[in-house]
Amino acid sequence: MTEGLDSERMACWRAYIEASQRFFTRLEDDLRAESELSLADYHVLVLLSEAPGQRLRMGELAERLVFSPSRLTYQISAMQKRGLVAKESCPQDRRGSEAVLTAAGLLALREAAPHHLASARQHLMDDLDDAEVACLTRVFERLGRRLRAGRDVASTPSD
Amino acid sequence: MTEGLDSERMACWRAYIEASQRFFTRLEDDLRAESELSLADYHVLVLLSEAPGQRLRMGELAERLVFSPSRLTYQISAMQKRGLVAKESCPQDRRGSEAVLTAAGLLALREAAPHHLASARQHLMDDLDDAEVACLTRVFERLGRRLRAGRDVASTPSD
DNA sequence: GAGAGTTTGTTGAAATTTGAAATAGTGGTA
DNA sequence: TACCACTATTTCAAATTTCAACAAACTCTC
Repeated sequence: MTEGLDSERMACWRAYIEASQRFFTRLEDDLRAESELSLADYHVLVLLSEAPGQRLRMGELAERLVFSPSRLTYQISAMQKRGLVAKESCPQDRRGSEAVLTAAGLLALREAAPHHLASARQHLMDDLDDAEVACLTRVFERLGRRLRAGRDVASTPSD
Repeated sequence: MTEGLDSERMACWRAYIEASQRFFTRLEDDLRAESELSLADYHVLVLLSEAPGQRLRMGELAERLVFSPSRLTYQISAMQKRGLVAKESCPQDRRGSEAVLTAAGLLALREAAPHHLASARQHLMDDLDDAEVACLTRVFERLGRRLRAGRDVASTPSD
């Protein structure tokens, strides 16, 4: 049952949705202005740079980026054309392939990162006090955990 | 100069980005499963339903949705084909046109809203305690204000 | 009231994203 | 081995989004 949200939660909800929308748009614009990378490119590079061997299976990468498989195929092949990543087929499982960070990709990431982080700080992070940081971390880690887990928890007839 | 973020803020930042990405994807999937609407359709309907005369200028609507003008043109013409909105040219300013909510659009919104809000509650809002609601509201209203204002505040050579 | 410069919104081509099928490989099981 | 049911990824067409012109209408100045 449970109609809508109470008015405080409704205001919260709307502020979150709208500001986040604006924020992601702004981050993308800032990043493109300072580098040749889109936000998607950047995220791919970050994930690869942190992965062991600087490589990740396509499926794993798609899952972490919250990309559909076909979107990732396209994304990676575009980055491959620009020399930012390479693609190798996986020896253990020959169905699979992995994206591998190239030297040029790592360089591009290193050049873009300071600008991107500055943008993150300027618009949001520098304004947060410690309590707010703690609160956001708690809320969004909980949300992320829940969503990663509940692959299909849409129709839980739990009452 | 100010290098990256301190490690707590970095964790916060990543949790926010990733969880929000997952969350918006999930909201979209949920909404599509329960209705014939995309999240974009839904937001258009909400904004129109709250506007005086249930109508808005294209530019105003695009600004609030954080859509590019051409994206909105496409979006509205698609909704128009489905009968959810109508388009009229603006009498005061004949360059302009306004999107108007139709009866069918209002009905679609009323049918979809409970499902959508339930989804918002289930994944996020019901988990928040009052302090968290207050914190998120404060943070995201501040962020939204700042971004709405700073149309161009990218290159402030403020040091 | 003509022209210069703006603002509004649309268009068309190119780029990206989705979603359904196709492809290829794995792991049992018989 | 041959078969079957999965799984991982790609491919292809259709839908969507961007980007760079464009047209139309407004504003201001003279």
